[in-house]
Order: sequence, then C-alpha cells, then structure tokens
Amino acid sequence: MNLKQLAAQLGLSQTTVSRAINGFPEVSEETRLRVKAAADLHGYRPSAAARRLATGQSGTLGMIFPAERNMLGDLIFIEFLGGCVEKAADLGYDVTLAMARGSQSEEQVYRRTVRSARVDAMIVSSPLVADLRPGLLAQLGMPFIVHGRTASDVPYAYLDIDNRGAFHAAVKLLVDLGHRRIALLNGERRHNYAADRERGFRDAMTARGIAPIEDFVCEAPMNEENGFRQAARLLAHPARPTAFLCSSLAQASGAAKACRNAGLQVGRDIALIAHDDRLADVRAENFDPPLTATQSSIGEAGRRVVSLLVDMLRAPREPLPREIWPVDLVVRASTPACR
Amino acid sequence: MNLKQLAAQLGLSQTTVSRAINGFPEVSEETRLRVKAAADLHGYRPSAAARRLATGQSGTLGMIFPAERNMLGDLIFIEFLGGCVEKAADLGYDVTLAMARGSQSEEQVYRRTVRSARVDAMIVSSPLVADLRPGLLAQLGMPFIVHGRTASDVPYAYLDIDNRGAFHAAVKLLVDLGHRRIALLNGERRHNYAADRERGFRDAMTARGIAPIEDFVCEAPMNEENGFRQAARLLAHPARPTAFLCSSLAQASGAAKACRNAGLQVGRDIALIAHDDRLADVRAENFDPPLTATQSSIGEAGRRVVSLLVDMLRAPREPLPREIWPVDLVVRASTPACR
DNA sequence: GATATTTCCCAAAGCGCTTTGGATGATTTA
DNA sequence: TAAATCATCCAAAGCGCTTTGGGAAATATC
Repeated sequence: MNLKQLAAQLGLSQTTVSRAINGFPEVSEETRLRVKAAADLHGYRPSAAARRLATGQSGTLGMIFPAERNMLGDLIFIEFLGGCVEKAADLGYDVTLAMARGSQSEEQVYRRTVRSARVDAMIVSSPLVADLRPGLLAQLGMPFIVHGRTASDVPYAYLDIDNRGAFHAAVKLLVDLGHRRIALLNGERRHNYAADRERGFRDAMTARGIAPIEDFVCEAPMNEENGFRQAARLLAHPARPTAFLCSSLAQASGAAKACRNAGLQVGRDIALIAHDDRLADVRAENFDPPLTATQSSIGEAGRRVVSLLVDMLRAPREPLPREIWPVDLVVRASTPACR
Repeated sequence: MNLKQLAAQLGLSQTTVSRAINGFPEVSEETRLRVKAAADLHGYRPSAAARRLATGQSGTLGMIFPAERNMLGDLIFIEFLGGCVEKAADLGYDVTLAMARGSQSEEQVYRRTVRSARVDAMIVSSPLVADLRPGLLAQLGMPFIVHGRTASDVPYAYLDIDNRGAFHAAVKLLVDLGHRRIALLNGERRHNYAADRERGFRDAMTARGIAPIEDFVCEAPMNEENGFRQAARLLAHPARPTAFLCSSLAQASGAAKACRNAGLQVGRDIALIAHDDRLADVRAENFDPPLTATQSSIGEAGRRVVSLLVDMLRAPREPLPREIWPVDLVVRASTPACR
C-alpha cells in the first residue's frame, strides 16, 4: 500500500495524508487521527527510497571501519557503534558502514561515500593528533562530527571526553597518596586522546613540582602484552615506579600481571589506575583488586554523538556543537598510599 | 550534475546515457566510451536515491546487532561484520545495522526493518538451535542468508562450517594420542554451533567405544572466566581429564590458567585443543604453548555470505545456496600423547 | 455586515533515475 | 529491388514521496 492508495481509501489528497503522517500543523487533529488509524490498519509504511528522492536526504549516517584492527580497538569500536546505531534508530536514521581495504585508501573511501550521496552525514572516530578527515569532509561539504578532537584548520563539531583533566586528576590522587615515581602506560601518541592524557599527566606532575621521569612515560598500542612488557621493564628499574597509570584496562591487566610476577601486590605494594571505557564485558570493578579508574562510557558517547549530529542536520546552526565530557575518577582498592 | 544534464551535454537521451553507464548492450561501444569519459570528466555519480526508487532495490544489506553482548561475542561479530562490509562494498552494496533494544524485541526490529523496505536482504548471524528468524523472514518475504544453521520448517540459504566434523576430528586426534578422559568446554547448547560440536564430540567418542563422562561435558557462555572455573572444577576431580576440548580461545585461555594453577603444564602434562575463529588479535599460534586448534576464518565466512546473498538477489535460483565449510585441524604443541 | 484572518485541504510539479515501446537508418536476406 | 533484420537511439511513463502555491470554508476583526 502506498500513499496514493491510502489517500484514495480515505478520500483525502496525498498532500494531506503526507502532512498528517509527518506531523505538519496544516491538518486538523481529527483528520490526523483518522489517517494514522488507517495507516496502522493497512500497515502502511512510507517508502524510504521515495522519501529520500523527494527530500534529498538519505536518512542514513555513515561510519568507516577503523583501518587498524586489534582486540581492544575492535571492542571499543563496536561499543561506540552500538551506541550510535541505537540512538540513530530512535531518531529514524540508519547507520551504514564502509571500510578501507588494502587497495583503497581511507581517503578514497571517504570520497566515494560522499560522492555517491548515500549518507547525510558522517561520524569520524578515533582521530589522530593530525587527522586529515575533518579537512577532507569539510571540503567535500559533508556534515560530520568527530568523536574526539584533532588539530584542524576548519571548525568542526565534536564530542570528546576530558582526557587531559582525567589524567590530571588521576595523577593528583596518586601524588596526594604520596606517590612520586609514577609511570604512564599510554596508547600511541599519534592518537589525540593519548596526547591529551600525556599532557594531563605532565601538567599534574609539574604542577606538584615533580619532574616526570622520561623513561616512565611509555606509549604503545593498548593491549595486555604491551602493558605487561612495559610494566615488567619498569619494575626491573633500580628505583621502580610506585604507581602505574594506564590508558586502558587491557594494559592494566598486563601491568597487574607484571606486578604479580615481581612479587608485588596491587593495592598494597603498588598502585594501579586505568582508564575504563565501560565496555560491555571489561570493567574496572571486576579486577582483583577492583581498580581505581577514570571512567566514561563510550556507548553513551555514541548515543550522544548521533544525537548532536542529527540535530545539526535537522537545524543547521552556528556555532557547531562542541562537548567535552568530564570524566569520573572512581576510587577503588588498587590505589594504596605510597609506603 | 545529473543524468539529464549529462545527456544534454552529450547531445544524447537520458535513456542512452543510462544504458551506456549500466552496461546494457543496446548502445554502441563508441557511444559508451564517450559517455563514460564525460561522466568521469564531470564527476557524475548516479543518485542512489533515484536509482533505488526506480528499481525498487535499495542496494543495501541489513544486519541486526546480536542481543547478547559480551567480549568474545562482540569480537566475533565485528570480525564477521568486517568481512561482510568489505565484500558488500566490492559488490556495490551498503551494509546497515539495526539493533534490538530494551523495549523492542528482536522480532519487532526485524519486522520494522522489513516493512520500511530499507534493505534488499538480511544476514542472520549466530542462530540458535531453534531460531524463529528464518521462519519470520521467509514469511515476510525478505531474502536472507544464515551464517550457521538452525532447525527450520522453511528452506533457507546458509553458510556454515562443519562444527560437527571439526570436533569429531579433534576428538579422534586426542584418542589416537591415547586420551580417554576428554572434557568438552562448550558454548551454550542453545546455540546451534555448540549443539553441533557436542554431537561431533559424542559421536567420535562413541565411535571409538568410549563413553563420554557426562560431568566432563560442560556448556557455558564462552569466556575466560567460565573456561577457568570449569577446568579448575574438573581438574579437582579424583580422575581428572587428560585433555580439554574448548569451543573458543577465550575458554582455552581460562582452562590453561586452571592447568597452571593445578601444577600441570599444557603440552606436557595435559592436552588442550580449541576452536579458533581467526580473530584479528586472538590466535591459537600465539598461545604458550601454541595451541592445536580447529580453525576457520569467520571474516572469510562474512565475505562469502555476502557473495552468496548478492548472487541470490541478482539471479534468484533454486535451490538456495548451501555451503558447509570443512574445518582445518592444525596440530601444534598443546596436544601431547596421554601418559 | 463587510473585510481580514485562520484553518484545512488540494492539484500538480518535481526529485533523478530505469524501462517500455517504439522510431530511424543501415545492413542483410530473398 | 523489396522485405526482413539489426544496431542504435529516443520520448515518455512511471517509481512514491514532498512541497509549492493556491482555494474554499470557517472564524475573527472592525
């Protein structure tokens, strides 16, 4: 059943029926009810294709699969994606995925996606410190929002968490507990979130008059193995760290193992803090001992990102939305005072 | 630039230009070249929306986020999804995702997706032994393919791996090595793949005249914790298993830990085999010791599933495609002979 | 009571593509 | 040479919706 048939059935014009369904004010409440009832009765669903053609809007948001694949990255991505899909569905949008493969560069994938006009807007995730995507999308005239921030000449919409503030607060906590020899096991510096966290770490140390020990400031892909390896190396140091600050629970897990191997009990002999993205199945409170963590739900971020993006599409406004979420520091059992 | 403008530019009709671009035979090679050149020059891309409306095809495949969320499940899903997206892009299709949330049941999500006609076909993943989705989709007239198999009244297209054969072979290997007390740490029985694996396990045991010890046949969500817990329990048994057969690397990881805790060295004192889905970052060969595994790439399965599904759409044929992939049994260092 | 204003509804024109059903010459065939 | 066949191309009719630009009746304003 299509609009024309439904209109005929009701003895109304297509215009009126269309307006009744889409909630325009030019139709009486009585008629609207009648239309809705008939639509329900006949199981009428507007054709997405026709609506898209008529409005020029596809009702679809696009995301690109991250080029780097690894376990934690995949888990974070899917959690974020899940939030996006959930919210998008609520708002009547679809989410479609593209992928940069061997032969096709990420830039080509973005260009192709934009040109085929299959999506109304795009979501950019995991930006690097210097990321070309905002510039590219702005130049192509495609609305977009970034989950995170990056250096960019053009203004852009974003939602980020306060990585800098979070790690600043974590360091402050440790310093207040008497720790001075604090190690940072960070993600790769080229990722903006990692750069921000390092900045927060350094600022907090400096603010307390402590010079960060350069050898204690580590970066590496965030996985358990790197966490283990780097922590083990630092623990072998003549003056070992008394606290580890990790960028992910995966690294924290590796670091905890290294501590155990070194005969140190986390929460008694050594302190451990990690950032917790609130993934479905990997949570700081389930560690042994429960981990003190900076935490922020990445799924929630996905929902909000979509919400902001759809707002932008429905009512383009200046300035572009920009949100920086504060990050909770949840103190649990892994952060003893320094002895 | 649209078709009309391009046609005017070339002094041709829309019909001819459309046919030239879509490779119909009614247009001379010379004209086709001329059209393609002009299209390239002006950066012409057909409007997806218009094409969709005219053809009634959306050029989009749909997938539903699995309702259960957990780490391994998410990793498997994203690996499969990645394969699907990659192949779909090659074939000119988009992949869109929907999600069953709190209020909306999975069935409602399927119904809504089908009625809004946003997708040409759907991909059903992780089917249960008794899964309603094939029946539902068949009834709704939506083409689909299942990754896996299920009990269903209606015929349906599927791609599955030979789970039964794989676990049969694994048991055979262990028995040939002298093992008799073999434990199965399986995923939940309601999943079809788990039921198939259990069947393979039992068949192989019985075929060799060994009665499976019921207490050694375990099912649980596939994660490290359950692997650890169940293995630890069985190892405390007066007559402990001499071999573990796990349905996932996560369980194997937990089981390996339980073995170490019990003072047993995997690959010397006890045997361990697991199924390896070839996830990006979790591979049997990276275990210590490298794990003997039944292996099959789930990303490859995603690619093939899309390939079969698109074939179905382009040229509907009976019978529906059905593929069962053999599973490799790769012997590594974790399976010593029984002492 | 006459004139504005609202309220509610409609006809028709797109949106940009595909596809049907010819039309026109050129080439074969009889 | 006339008829049949091909090879190319075209005009126009949708696909199912939104939206513009009114129009008629009901209500408010003076």
